[in-house]
Amino acid sequence: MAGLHPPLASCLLNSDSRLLFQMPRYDAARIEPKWQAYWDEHETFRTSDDPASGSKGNLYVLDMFPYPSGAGLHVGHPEGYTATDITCRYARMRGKHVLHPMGWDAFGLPAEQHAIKTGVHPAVTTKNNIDNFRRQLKMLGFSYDWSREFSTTDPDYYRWTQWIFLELFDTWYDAEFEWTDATGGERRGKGRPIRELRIPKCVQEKGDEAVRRYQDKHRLAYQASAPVNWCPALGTVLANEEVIDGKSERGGHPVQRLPLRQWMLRITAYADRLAEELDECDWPESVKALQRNWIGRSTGAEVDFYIGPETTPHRLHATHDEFEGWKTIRCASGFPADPGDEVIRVFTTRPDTLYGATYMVLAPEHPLVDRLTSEEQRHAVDAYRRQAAAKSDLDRTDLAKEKTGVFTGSYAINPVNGIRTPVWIADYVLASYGTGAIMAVPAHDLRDWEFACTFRLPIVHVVEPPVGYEPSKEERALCRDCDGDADCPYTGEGTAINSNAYNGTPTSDFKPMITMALATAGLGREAINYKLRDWLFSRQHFWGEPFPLWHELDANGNPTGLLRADTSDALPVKLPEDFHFKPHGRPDPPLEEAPDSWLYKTAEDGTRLKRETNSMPQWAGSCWYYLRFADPKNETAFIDPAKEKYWLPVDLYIGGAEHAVLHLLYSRFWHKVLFDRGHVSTPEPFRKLVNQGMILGEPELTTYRRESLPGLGNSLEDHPTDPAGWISAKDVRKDVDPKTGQETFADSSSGMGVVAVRVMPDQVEKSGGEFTLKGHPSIVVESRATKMSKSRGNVINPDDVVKSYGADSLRLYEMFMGPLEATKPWQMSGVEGVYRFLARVWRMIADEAADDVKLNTAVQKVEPTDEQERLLHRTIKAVTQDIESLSLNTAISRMMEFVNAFASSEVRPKSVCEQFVLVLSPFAPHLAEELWHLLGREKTLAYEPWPEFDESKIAESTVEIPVQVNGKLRGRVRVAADGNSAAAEAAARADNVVAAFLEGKQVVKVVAVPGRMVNFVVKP
RNA sequence: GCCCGGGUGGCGAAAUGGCAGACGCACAGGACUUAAAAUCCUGGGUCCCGAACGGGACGUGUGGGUUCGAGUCCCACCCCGGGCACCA
Repeated sequence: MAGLHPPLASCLLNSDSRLLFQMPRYDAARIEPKWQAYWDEHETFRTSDDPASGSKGNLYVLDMFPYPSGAGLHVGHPEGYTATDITCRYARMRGKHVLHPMGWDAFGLPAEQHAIKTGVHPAVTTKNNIDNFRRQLKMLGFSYDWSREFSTTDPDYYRWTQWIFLELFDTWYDAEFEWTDATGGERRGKGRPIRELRIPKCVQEKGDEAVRRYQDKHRLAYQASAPVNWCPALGTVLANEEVIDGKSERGGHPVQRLPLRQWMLRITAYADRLAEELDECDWPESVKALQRNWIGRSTGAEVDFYIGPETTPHRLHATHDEFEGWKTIRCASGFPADPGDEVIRVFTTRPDTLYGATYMVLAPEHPLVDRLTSEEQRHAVDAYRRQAAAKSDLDRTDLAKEKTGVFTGSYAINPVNGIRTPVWIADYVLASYGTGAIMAVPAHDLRDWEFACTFRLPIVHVVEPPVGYEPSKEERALCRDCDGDADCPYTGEGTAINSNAYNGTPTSDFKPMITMALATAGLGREAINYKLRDWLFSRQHFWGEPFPLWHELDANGNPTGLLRADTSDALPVKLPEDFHFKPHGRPDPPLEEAPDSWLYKTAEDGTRLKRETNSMPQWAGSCWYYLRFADPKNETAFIDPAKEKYWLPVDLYIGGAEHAVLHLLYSRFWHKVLFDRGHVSTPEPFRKLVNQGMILGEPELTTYRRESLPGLGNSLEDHPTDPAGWISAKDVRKDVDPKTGQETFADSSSGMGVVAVRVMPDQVEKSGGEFTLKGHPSIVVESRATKMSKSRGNVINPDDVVKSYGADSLRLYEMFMGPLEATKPWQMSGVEGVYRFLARVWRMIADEAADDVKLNTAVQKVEPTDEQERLLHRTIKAVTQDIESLSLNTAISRMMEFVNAFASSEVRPKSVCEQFVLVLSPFAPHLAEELWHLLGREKTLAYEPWPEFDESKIAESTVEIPVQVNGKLRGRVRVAADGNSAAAEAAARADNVVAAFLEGKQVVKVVAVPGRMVNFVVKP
């Protein structure tokens, strides 16, 4: 961290007291608070609900709002915020009606954990953190409409979060429903009110309670038992994304998996739309790919393998007659939605390989396992299931190399050929995907192949690879020796063999043919599966939105399983006041200990009710905040429909790539439900999305030293010339200690431990593309920038940067570092560079030598020269185009070029200065306002019209173009800008050097692009 | 393993298929100064020839290709970063 910035340092250190108050210097500390106060006082950036007259359309530009952590703003935050701020300030000057709000995503675990540790209520911590974040954002001069600010923890806000939850609770997904949406599109599939759910007669007959339970099973919000990540050390339950490698993300404590009653949201009902409608979004392809990948749609077929009726005593397989009888029934009844208990239903993407199914595998948790287990196998199966249950998902995947499993002792019958197929259980089949059961085709699936080889199960090839096919790396790796021949699995498409009547059919034809045949026979049907699972929507936390739901209790005070929703006038359901929650050491929610007055009530009909005590996850509040900003104070609706129509969707949304999947997928899901229910008018919430890249810490040079050497300090200075202990970074093996999560280093040849040593730049030299230790060319030094983190001590605090250089410098530097989307390392010397640029701008217009702040005498009311005008218009053009494409780094370069050229003018026309100040203003608004004022303007420049460029003033009469001979640059000639290619060729031939290269050669061809270049193609 | 990004001076980077390295940092030299800071000016991809003016060869991770011409397009590979990872 650099200390005070040099000019300030010199002011303070200089004994000349006059300099302490030297106003004329570029003094960010004086200018910035002044203009921030001005904008606040005049509400300069307040967005009215109605556009000003003459408005050129509206623009909604949104930052991903922050979680106000106790650590305050990170330099990563202002990166995206500056980019959006520049966009907004520019748009306002172009006459747009701009919505640019900010708020706080303030529910969440840290404040709760802080409360457990210190006893300070999360609401207090949250308020303090928000105050600090707001102070820091205002300090950076962002043009937010602060009148729209809110926090997800405000009851006025979460009232509507609860309201939207009740909409989800009140909605079921009708996949067949055909309708015309608000945009006029024809659609199939819609989220509909639960009262429109058709109740089957058999349910209706069982009475009111049965109907309610039937409805509950179909809602988008439903209850299920799901394993939670219980962390005893934190005394809390964690979300999946808060668990990394089986440990808590915060603190690294071990996590256990326990089943608990949970709220789920049926996001899978929208999986197809979430995947398909990405096409409409102007988003980075990488983010779309990430989401599609996450949704993981695969098409295939569900197929039933017959196991026969349950019998006592247990039989190992059904008889042939039973199988034939079952087929006859199925032929008549068709394929049932519910498989029943006479079949194992499997999902496969390769129904064409049915003839190659040599065994089946059930997930250990599959409900049919018990029934299919024979007496002889009972012991082994039970042991395996116990073992599998104890393993976390991670342990399961960790053991990927070794396939494990147990035979149940029973067989199922393959519907296409009537062959008895052994049924195994194995943990490589997941209960939560597909039907939790597979048909194994070892010849054409690598996992099945490995399993079959391990347990010596038969392998039947049913797909012939195309002629000349070479097995892939993985396929080759699994090859086995088969009577002297190599036998490999094959996972690609080809031609059917060993498949009865289908022999010779290409895979791509086979799949639909057999799917159709199975469907006709009632034995299978086309099916689609997703990797995406339903969204676990409850948390066992205090600091989150309460659910607006009640559980009915029976006479003994036990829940009956029936629910009642709060009515919307009962919202918000606030957290209990004066409740000092403490961890009670159980995985169930802290609100279980809330006062009875909060927890219980009696309904008008006399039913005892108990509140739902789970709370919503942090995602809930961030799922719809972009809607509320358009109408933040509305007390009768979450948003006014007219305002929704006017502002939505968000035109530009900028935030970190860490939200590429979850936040963006969850908000799209909610938006689509609201769309189906008629509350919003577009199917997608965010039109254009940009991810700002991560800002890394300053690059560090590292070398390695044997740790066993005694007496050496951890610094190169201690033994700068001692070659004995140094290890080239190339010879160092890095591992992560599984217990501590710490990185460990070892000499890869000896295996001995080594330690990392920080090296200074002057101790390093470059040789052959690598950094090496000075004087030890064999010792390679690593240079890398790493993520900023407290533990590395390389975190840059925006407060410090602003104190030393000012907000305008911080803003400018963050934009100047490189492309917005790129990951890039912080370098404090770069801040210094942009600071110097701003100081040059100041001196270009202000008089530094004077005693008071006044205009530089070079700034005069005169007409600009042609050259000055060309410079100005070129700059306006470049900056304008760069802002529109968010190439903010090059926009700044262009302004630097302008200043480098213009500041050397003895006379600087005032009009040019004014235009330049306006161009600079979105980037460095404080300095620009100050100079604008100095140039004699009274009001803010925030709504001054953006300078227009005039193409005719940019054009030059002559241009210099390169001349090549055989593609190699041999000279440059100056030609008329509008000249033709013949003139360019003639000028090129006249050049001495070029002529020398053409001398005695035969010119085969001349390529002349007017105004660009000339190339002579010659032969000797 | 699969899916995305990305490899250009000492560093951050720039370049609609047409002068590689704009702009900035760091560095070196100079001016100003009693001195320093600040500021201003100058220089620079590498190697070679040359006292100098100047000129040549090579140069955007590696190897091929397309093209009059490739950092940019195509093929193969290597390395770095991110995401997913037994999803049938």
